[in-house]
Parts: sequence; structure tokens; C-alpha cells
Amino acid sequence: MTESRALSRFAALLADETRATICLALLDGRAWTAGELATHAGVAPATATGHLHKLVAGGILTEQRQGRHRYVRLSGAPIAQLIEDLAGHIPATPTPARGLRAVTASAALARGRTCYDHLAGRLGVAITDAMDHKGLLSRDPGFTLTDPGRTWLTALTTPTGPTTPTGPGAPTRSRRPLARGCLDWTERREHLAGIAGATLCTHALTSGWLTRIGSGRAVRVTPAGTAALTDLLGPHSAWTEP
Amino acid sequence: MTESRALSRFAALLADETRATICLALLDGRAWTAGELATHAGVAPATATGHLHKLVAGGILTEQRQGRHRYVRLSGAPIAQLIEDLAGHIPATPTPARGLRAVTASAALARGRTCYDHLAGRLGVAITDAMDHKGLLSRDPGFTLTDPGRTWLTALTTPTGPTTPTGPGAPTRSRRPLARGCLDWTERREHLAGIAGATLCTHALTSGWLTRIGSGRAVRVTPAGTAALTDLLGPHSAWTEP
DNA sequence: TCGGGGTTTCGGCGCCGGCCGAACCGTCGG
DNA sequence: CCGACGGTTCGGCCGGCGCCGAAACCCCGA
Repeated sequence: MTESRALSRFAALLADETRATICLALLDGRAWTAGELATHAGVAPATATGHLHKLVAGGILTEQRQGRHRYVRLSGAPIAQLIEDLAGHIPATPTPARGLRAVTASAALARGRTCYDHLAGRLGVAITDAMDHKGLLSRDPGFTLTDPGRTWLTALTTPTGPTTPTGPGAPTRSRRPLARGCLDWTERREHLAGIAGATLCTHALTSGWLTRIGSGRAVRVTPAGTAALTDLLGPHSAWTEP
Repeated sequence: MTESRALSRFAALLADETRATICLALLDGRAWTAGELATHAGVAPATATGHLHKLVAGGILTEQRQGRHRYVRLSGAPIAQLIEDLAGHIPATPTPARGLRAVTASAALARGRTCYDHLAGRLGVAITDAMDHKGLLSRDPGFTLTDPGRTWLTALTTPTGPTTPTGPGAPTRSRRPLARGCLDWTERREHLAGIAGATLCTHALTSGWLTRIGSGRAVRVTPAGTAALTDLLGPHSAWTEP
């Protein structure tokens, strides 16, 4: 008897069209903000908040607060599998390409942009991946710069003269972490933030590696930037994207 | 958008505790009557009727009218699989042995009885299985007597003298089929009905193979019946049940 | 042909739950 | 420090749906 109660409770989470829309959108495996989901589902933010509470409480979603944003994603592969099965075993639907396409982002923004004071977009994620691959960065469990990473960053920002204790690798007393992960809203993967991210971004802009496109947050890699990034982190398609 | 609508509609079918109870009960793969399900779920017959309508319309259940009864079962293996997955992926439940036990039937009735004019219960199902196993009966897709089956039945009812065109194997013009399946309400499996089932039942009673228990529909196999059935269809525990 | 039991339909009641607007809070950006 | 913005909470509205009793329907069994 209590088993049917549990089943009905769980099914009820998907029995609302708005919540179903949310879950199907999240099937892409990425994280969405509450506001995005509200827009996507066509309801007021207040309504989406309530739905997200239920879905999180029901174990379907997990949330990740980040500043004033609330990112939410499917809690795991089994749940995703279950929802896909449910969506699949229904009378065959034409499946009109779901995903993030509805939340149309400027192509330039998706390519590369600033996120507060660091880099995001495919560019930011690619840089983060390359740093991880080169052993400059550790993702486990939180973002931390390795010793080589700190050296690398210090050398980057002080190309001439000896290393000084004023570089970003120095024991600053700021509460802000040297490195931290920041969830990317187009890539939905974490990219480098924190002091290191900000330093890198500032340096890239002041060195002419990147230029802002118009007045927005989008940035473009210059030829000089392509060369510099390839030299520092190896070749990557993100450096050479049109 | 319409996909989420379909998903939510489907999930809504299981989102009610009464309907969830019904679906879990039907997970045993057998057919239940509307009244049984109403009792099992603890609701009025009128309420169960409404739920069954929705479940049938939603493709979860298929129904099978039989006289004044409405038998209902899961529509297929995929749906059963899906429901099991749903029930399984929820926080682990102790699973307190579900099934038909609540619908207590008289032990004698469950053993053997008449169903209208033919045999039912474990006895009826066992006879049907034995006939199928001996190639006298084909279950695909509807019940039909094979040529050996027709010969067998004719010989059974006319033990002396030559085969006559008046036997059950003769081309009768009745609209009633020679053989058909009838859903058994204790075994939840089909047993032989139609002219063949009626002929067999009548013969078994008139030959003293079976005797009625009291005034009810329950029947008991006599020693003579045990010998005859073993001779005709081979040994089977159903012939010798106490 | 009649009685009885399983099932269905019909109204009506009551509650649960989704939805929003408005006010509030915390974070970010200048 | 202040304005902007994303998110949350709080009421209140409203539609949908589950539930039942009563009456009708249908078919079996006698």
C-alpha cells in the first residue's frame, strides 16, 4: 500500500506539464538556472521556483547555488534514463529537436565571453580543460591551482624580471579563492574563475590576445592571442574559431 | 512542447494513488475484474470504473469483457517493464509481497469448478495445458482444435460404434465456436471453452469423472476420473489433488 | 421470464495544486 | 553605497480531479 503511495508521489512529479517541460529540457545533461527554466516553460519565476523545490525534494534534480543564481540539473544518470524511457515509451512523437536551442544565445557569446571578471564560453572551458590537461589545474574536488600552475600564472603576468611576492601566486589574504570553478551557462561545464581566472582574463585583454566585440560581453581571439594560447596551452580549435 | 504534454499526461495516469495501486496489483501479469480492483484499492466500484477508463484510454491497460465482468490487464510487457522500473527506482521499499492473496477464493473453487458450461480452476487450466501439450489444441492466436483434437473429442464422446457426423467435430452451423479461450478468475489464465469445452465438461460429469461438491460450482475429480484423465492426457497433479 | 449481482453513468461535493502579482532578500556592478 | 537583477516567499484565485451515492444497465442463472 505504501509502495503505491511512493509510486504515485514520484509519478506526480512528472505529471505536470511545466515540470515535464523542465525535466525534458534538463535531459541534455547540463545545468539551467531557475529563470531560464521559467522562460523556457512559459511560467512566472515564482511558479518555477515552486516546481524546482518539488523536483529537488523528490530527488529528480540537484541544485547548485552560485551567487544569485540557482543552477539545477538532473540528479543522475538513472533518473535521466528513467525519464528518457518514459518519454520514449509513449506513442511515438516526431521529436522536434529539444535542448537549449530555444534559449537562443548569440553565437559570439557562446564562443567566448567574460563572466563577471573571467572568461567563459567555449573559450573559457577550453582554456580550463587545457590547463587541467597540462597539470596546471586540479579539479578534485574544488578547483585548485597546482604548484606548476601557480608558477605558470606568476610567470605569465610577470614576463620580465624575477618572481616577486606581489604576483597572484603570493599568499594574498583576500577571502577570494585563488581558483574556483564557475558554471558556464552555454557550455554547462565549469570554467576557471577566482583570482586566477580574473588575472588570466585581465592579462589576455590587456595583452591584446582578446578584444571585446562591441559593448557586450563577447570576446574574440586575435591572431596574437591564437599564437600565445597555442604556445602556452597547445593547439586547440577554440583559439582559431572564426 | 507537445512532447512534455504527452509525458505529463502519461505520468498523470500513475500519479494517483488508487491508480498506482491498481497498476501494481496488475504487475502479476494476470487479469482482474473491476470489482476486485475496487475492493483491493479500497474505493467504490464507480470510482474504479473511472480509473480503469483512464488507464485503458492511456494505453496502460487492455480490457476484456466477459459477460457481466470486465477483466483488465496490463497492455503488454513494455508497460509492465516501465512500471517496474518506476517502482524500482524509487527509494528502496521493503516490498511486502503483493498479489491476489487478498481476494480469497474458496479452496475448492480454486481447485476445480464449472464456468458456465465448461471447466475452470486449476483443473480446467491443467486440462487445457495438457491438450495443448498433446497437440490437440492450438492457442495461436485464438483457441482452435487441431485435426487430432477433433478426432480425439469425437472418439471421446462416441466410444462405441463408428464416427458419426453428429459428433462435435461435425460441421455444426451454430455461431458458437468449437473452441475458445475463457479467462480463469482464479488462475488468470485461459482455459478451454466453447462447444468443445462444454462437451468435455458434460461428458466428464455424466461419465462420473467429476462430481459436484454440494450445490455450488465446485467439482471434485473421482478415482475413475483420475484414471480416465491420466489415460487420455497423461499424469498431472491436478487430477489427484485432495 | 424474473431476480440478482457486477458495472456504468450521472451529479455534486470538496480538496489539492498550479498559477500569478507583489513584496522581500541577497548578490553583483558601478 | 546604491541601483539592478535573479530568486524567493506569501496570499489568493481558480480550475481540475478524485470521491461517493443513487439510479440505470446488462447479462448470467434459475
